[in-house]
Amino acid sequence: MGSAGQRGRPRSGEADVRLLDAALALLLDRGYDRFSVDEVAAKAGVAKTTLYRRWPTKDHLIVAVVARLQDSVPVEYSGDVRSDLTRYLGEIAAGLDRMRRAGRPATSGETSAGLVAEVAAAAARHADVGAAVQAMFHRRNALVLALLGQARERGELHADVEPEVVFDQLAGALYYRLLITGRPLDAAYIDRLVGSALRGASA
Amino acid sequence: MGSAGQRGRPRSGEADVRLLDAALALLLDRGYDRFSVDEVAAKAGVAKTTLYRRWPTKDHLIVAVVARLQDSVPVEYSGDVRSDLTRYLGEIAAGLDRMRRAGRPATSGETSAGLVAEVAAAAARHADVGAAVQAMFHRRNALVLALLGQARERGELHADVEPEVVFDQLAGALYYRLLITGRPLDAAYIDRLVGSALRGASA
DNA sequence: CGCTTTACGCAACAGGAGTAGCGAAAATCT
DNA sequence: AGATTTTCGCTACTCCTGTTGCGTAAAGCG
Repeated sequence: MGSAGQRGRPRSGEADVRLLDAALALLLDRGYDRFSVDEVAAKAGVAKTTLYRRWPTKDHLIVAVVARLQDSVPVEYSGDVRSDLTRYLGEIAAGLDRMRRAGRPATSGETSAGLVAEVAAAAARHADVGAAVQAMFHRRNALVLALLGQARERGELHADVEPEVVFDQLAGALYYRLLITGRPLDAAYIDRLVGSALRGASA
Repeated sequence: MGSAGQRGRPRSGEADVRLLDAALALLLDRGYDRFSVDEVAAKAGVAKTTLYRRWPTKDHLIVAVVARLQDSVPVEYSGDVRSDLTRYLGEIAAGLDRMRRAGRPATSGETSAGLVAEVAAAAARHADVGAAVQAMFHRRNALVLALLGQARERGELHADVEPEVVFDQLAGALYYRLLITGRPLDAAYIDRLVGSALRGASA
């Protein structure tokens, strides 16, 4: 009766959720580095080989967990580009802070950005993970790109503005600041950033 | 006769260079993933413990190698902000491409950005590496920040331009594009990026 | 019902990161 | 010279990632 089923024994859907749940839980209180694949399998009550059949690498597993966290990010339009951008970048920054706290167990509020950097590294290491990460960011950012395009057609932005480039500037500045310079990503900075991108530097 | 020497047997300076040289060589033709600390020590003809006394982690070693590559990047002023920025960002992009080729051995011209992502991840994993990476980027970018400040004082840029924010936008866009979206970092993109940052998005 | 295919659990393994313990070497201090 | 301190080389070890092989379970196919 199987509609278009494959041949052999089907994958245990329960194993999938138990593994992802266990992985998320361990990630949250161990942090990335003390996160062990063996332990995930043990905590999920599943053989390690079963885990590796689904995610061939620790990197793949981590990205899958993060991707599940990233789903469902609502964006609302208010009509004013500046306030829309400010709010959206604020949400990104808050999400980064959530991941920051996930990346480092508890005490070391220091360096920041653990998970974001690990995801970027995983994307660089495996082509398929890279594609998944690209898709994840693409989904997440599509609405903002559309927002920029609409504002341009409304005449609120220059006619020759390229939404993609403007968005690279904004998001890039956030990640650069988070990963490289390590300076704070607070509301004041986001205001300055949006202001700078909208106004332009030239006199 | 030792002027202000420490107490015991001094570190072998020769070991330092032989290790760094071996590490660089292996990094260049193995790529980051197939890069093994054991192998570095073997190729340098040095005990593994001697290596770990200098760099307590593979991450530390990698960053030390990359930092040595990054030294001595000359920047020239022409007086015109646009062309100066374009040239400097072009140099960054070229450097990234060098690291890209270093990160991946040869055939897989695909995903890109290996080393950059690894360095960012290493910075996030260890506080001391993070400080070193920050310092490395700070040194590297100081001249450009000064350039922006001078252009502002010349009146070529808005009086309330914040060089730090503008630079975040420019550099951040490059790294974001390299690490996340994976789209090409060619001269045409750099022109569009500089143009967008200088002009501003608002109509 | 038997055959085939795929997933599962288990156990053993290869390889790399990082650590620990030991004797010997190279420096300084008294 | 002798004592002290630190490095060096070596070996052995632990922990983790990822793989392999095998017997068994769960599905579809004839």
